[in-house]
Amino acid sequence: MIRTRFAPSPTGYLHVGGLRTALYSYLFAKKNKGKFLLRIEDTDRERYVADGVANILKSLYWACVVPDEGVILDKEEITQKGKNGPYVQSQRLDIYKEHAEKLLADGHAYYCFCTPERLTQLREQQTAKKMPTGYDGHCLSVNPEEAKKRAKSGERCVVRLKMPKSGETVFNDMIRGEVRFKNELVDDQVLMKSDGYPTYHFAVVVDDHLMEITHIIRGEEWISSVPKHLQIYKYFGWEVPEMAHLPLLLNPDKSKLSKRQGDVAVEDYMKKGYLPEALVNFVAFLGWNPGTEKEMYTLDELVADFDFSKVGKTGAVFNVDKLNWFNKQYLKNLSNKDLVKIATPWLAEAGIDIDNKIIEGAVGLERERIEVLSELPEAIKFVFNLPDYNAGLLVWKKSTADEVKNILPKLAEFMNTISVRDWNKEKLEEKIGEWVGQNGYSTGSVLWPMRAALSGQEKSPGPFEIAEVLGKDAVLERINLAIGKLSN
RNA sequence: GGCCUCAUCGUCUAAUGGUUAGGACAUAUCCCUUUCACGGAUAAAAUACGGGUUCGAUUCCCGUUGGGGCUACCA
Repeated sequence: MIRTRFAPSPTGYLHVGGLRTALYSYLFAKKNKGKFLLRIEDTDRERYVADGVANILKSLYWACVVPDEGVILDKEEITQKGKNGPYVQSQRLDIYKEHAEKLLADGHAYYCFCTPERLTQLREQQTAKKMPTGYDGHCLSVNPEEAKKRAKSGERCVVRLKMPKSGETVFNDMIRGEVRFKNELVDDQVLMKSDGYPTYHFAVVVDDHLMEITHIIRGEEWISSVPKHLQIYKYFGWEVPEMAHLPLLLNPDKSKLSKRQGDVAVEDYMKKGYLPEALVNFVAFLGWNPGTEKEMYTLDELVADFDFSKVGKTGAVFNVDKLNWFNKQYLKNLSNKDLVKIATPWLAEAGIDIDNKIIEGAVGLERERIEVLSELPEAIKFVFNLPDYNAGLLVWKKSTADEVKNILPKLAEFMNTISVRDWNKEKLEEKIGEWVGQNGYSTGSVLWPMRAALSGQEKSPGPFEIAEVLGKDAVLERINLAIGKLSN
């Protein structure tokens, strides 16, 4: 049974790159009828953010990358326990300690009493000499029994991995193929910090093994620490999971996607009014594609078609234009009712009454004109409050003020004869079209002022659509207002 | 600096020895049209460079260049 996991560190928010990693892990597990688990890697107490976990979970739920049953999550609480849970590293300290002691007893790890100052100095010296940096094995010479005593007595120390100084570590990455490292260049990694917490490198191995993870899917930034991890697996005699290191997401200038150059947090996109389906679809295609020309994908369709053999090796620029396009596609497919529902937070915040009887019609007018939901309130404002405008707006570029003055009152008169029963955009278009023809007017000379009078804007939806949404009374009122403006 | 890694239009990518190198986003033009948006059409736009291997290289090998990652008691 395939088991994958997503293991975020609660340092504040879910990065879009993290979303993609979680998504691929989820897709792969789902596709193979396996399990997708979540683990919280909160071993860095200095960077710990109080509601970091809740934030990340919120983003994951929003994106619908929901965990399977048997996972540690229940709503936004970490309550359930999976195999060898809980999957929160700060709650597993005894487990790491126990495993570190085993390594120590077997001579595969050693206590290190070096001060941070000494380590910094060492690194500086190595850098100055243009030597590879790394621990010099200074504490390797301390007698293990004595070291144990010193550690027990409370002397400040860490536990280091005893890395072989010869040979090679070779492994097969699902995306990159064979990768090999010379052992001599691999550092004696700190396994247990002096505060009693494990480092990432130690915890990840212990936990992945205990959680029976079969496939490790994570970002490329981890690939160079794989040899350390493999050595730990070897010392414990554990089976090594398959690994897939995903290419990074990049800024437009090809550097690693950073906050400096745009939004990187999933919640940023949430707040701007991107639909989760759009973000997921877009992010899934950053580094993967089905090999066909289909590019609109639901989560279920992604599950069906996802395959690591089609995941690329190159970093992908996070291209917001393309994301906007995806968002528009999904926006277009929403019913007016659903659009009101999901846009409610933005509408309410802008003071728009979502219970207004024409709200659905109003959002329908702008649905194909906006890219993100946060643009919606501004876009539909004219429906509820006619903006102030100059009479000049009513004159079509190919027409004249006199012509408008002549036509508009007649149009109002004619529209007044149209019954409320026929007040829909199709009938209005038909009837007004006939009227325009009969009177020998040009279409633009009638429709432009009509639209301008109804919207008060240079750019807007078409006049018949607006008229339908507004209703007969409001339409006549707005046209009469325009006539008033012209006579001044 | 060392180690690892990557390289097709501006961007996301398809094509794993034989294609006029395909699609999408973005851009431009045109059509539709009262404006905007939608929709439709068209255009411009790529195999980083240099060597091999081969009848033939985007594709395989080597090198160069360039990018990225790692090089913490952070993940």
